[in-house]
Amino acid sequence: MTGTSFQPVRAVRAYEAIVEQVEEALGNGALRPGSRLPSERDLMGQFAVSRSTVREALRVLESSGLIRSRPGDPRGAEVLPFSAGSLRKPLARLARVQEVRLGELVQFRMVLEGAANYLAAQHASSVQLAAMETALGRMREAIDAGRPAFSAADVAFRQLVAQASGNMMIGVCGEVTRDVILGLIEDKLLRAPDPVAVMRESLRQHSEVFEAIRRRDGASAARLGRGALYDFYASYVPEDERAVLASLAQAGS
Amino acid sequence: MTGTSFQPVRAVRAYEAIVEQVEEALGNGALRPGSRLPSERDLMGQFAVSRSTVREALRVLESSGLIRSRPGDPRGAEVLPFSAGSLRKPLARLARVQEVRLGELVQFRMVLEGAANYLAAQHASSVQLAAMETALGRMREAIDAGRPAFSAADVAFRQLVAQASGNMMIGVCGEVTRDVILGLIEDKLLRAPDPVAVMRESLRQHSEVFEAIRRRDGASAARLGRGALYDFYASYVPEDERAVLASLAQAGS
DNA sequence: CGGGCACTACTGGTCGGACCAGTGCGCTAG
DNA sequence: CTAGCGCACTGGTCCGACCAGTAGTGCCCG
Repeated sequence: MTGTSFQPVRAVRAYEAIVEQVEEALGNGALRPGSRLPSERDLMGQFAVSRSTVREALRVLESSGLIRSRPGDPRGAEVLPFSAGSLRKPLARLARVQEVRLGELVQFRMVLEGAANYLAAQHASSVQLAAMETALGRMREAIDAGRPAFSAADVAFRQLVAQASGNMMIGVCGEVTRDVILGLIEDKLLRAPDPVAVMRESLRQHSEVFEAIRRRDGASAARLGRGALYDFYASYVPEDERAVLASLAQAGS
Repeated sequence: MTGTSFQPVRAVRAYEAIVEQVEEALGNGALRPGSRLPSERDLMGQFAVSRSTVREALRVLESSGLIRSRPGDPRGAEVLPFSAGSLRKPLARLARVQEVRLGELVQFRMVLEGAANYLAAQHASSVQLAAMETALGRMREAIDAGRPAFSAADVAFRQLVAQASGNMMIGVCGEVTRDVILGLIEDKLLRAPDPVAVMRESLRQHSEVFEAIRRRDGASAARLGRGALYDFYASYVPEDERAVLASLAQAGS
């Protein structure tokens, strides 16, 4: 009979068990951001292991962005608030080795941002709409201040939209993907022709998206958002992948 | 003048420098998947540090999914192939944070799976379509074998769709989100009424999705996929969030 | 009495050496 | 030529030590 199915046992190393215990405490709220871990010498007592083992566990937790430890601080390692940065590193690594193609990332972002725009059109409150309008104004002013300033204003607008969508997952994933894409093409971006014209066009498209959101037209907001991304990134995507993105940009979906 | 802008110096710890060197070698191809790292005792010589330091670096690399070391293997730690699985842990952590509500996760998954279905309808090859049909048949057989078997067949079908979509990011994020959602409601899922009826209904909806993909009707495939998720999860979502999901399920978007 | 400063008791970072269970490879015996 | 054994070496863990640095204490001086 196949009744009792045995689980494959994995030899769990001591430091892994510590990592799991801490992650568990962190997941169920027993350990909150801002609180402190005991010192390494305390922990080696609590876990009944050597300091080397405790330290290996702490290094893993630190590399995951869960804690931070500074030498000399008698209060122990600090539990950090969650940050999207922990997603960025592995994603950037995948993209760098071309395990994930640029076209794929752009497509992913079109999906996410389209959805964010759609949801924002449905749920944005009046104060959120007002904030978006202000951000749009900031973008207009930032055109004269050069690309870095404009880019910052652009991010601010997008964050407002993501916030208004009411879905943090979409916002965070989109943000991370954006950073990775920019990292892949930043060199080419620097010698783009006529940056002012690009910024003006970008502003115009953002305005269109905003108008669609304001009149609660989710479908248009989604399509316009995807289209804007396509226009901006298409020239950096290999030609044979472009058609796929173009059809997604105009899709009713 | 603002000419020379100083970079904030971060006191880099020895093990961090090692991690960076290895990541660098891994990024520029000097270290390829399948190759081996020198033994820890060799590395402590090459980097001129103690074994503890080498080991802390290796633990970080291992927790990032870049290498794997087994005790006793004289060939040293193995360099792993890059896998999207390295996104799973941080993404799951993000989803487990308190501020992410169940409704948000379901919504996120509706967006992702809708997009996957849409893209699969556009790009699925004939062999991929055949594979989906086979998987659908497996689901039908699995109904009698109980929920675990059915669930496995269900996952297999979804993976085929994700693969056909040509976008790994969408597939991985959807998969991870699925796991997190199931983790949140698994207790309630166990005492669901009439599981056979639920499985039959699920199978019917999958068939509809498949038919839409086969006739290249992306919009329908997306909508059907979202609808199926809504039907399955709605009862577990707080009532006041349900309307939001319902409107997304039926959206033309 | 208040504020600045040295002191101290810790912290984390690194080192070196030690032991153990386990692995893979080469050598040997059949 | 092969089957099996032994050995050299692996990673996992432990111990004890030293160093530079921090934060809080309490003293001393103004």
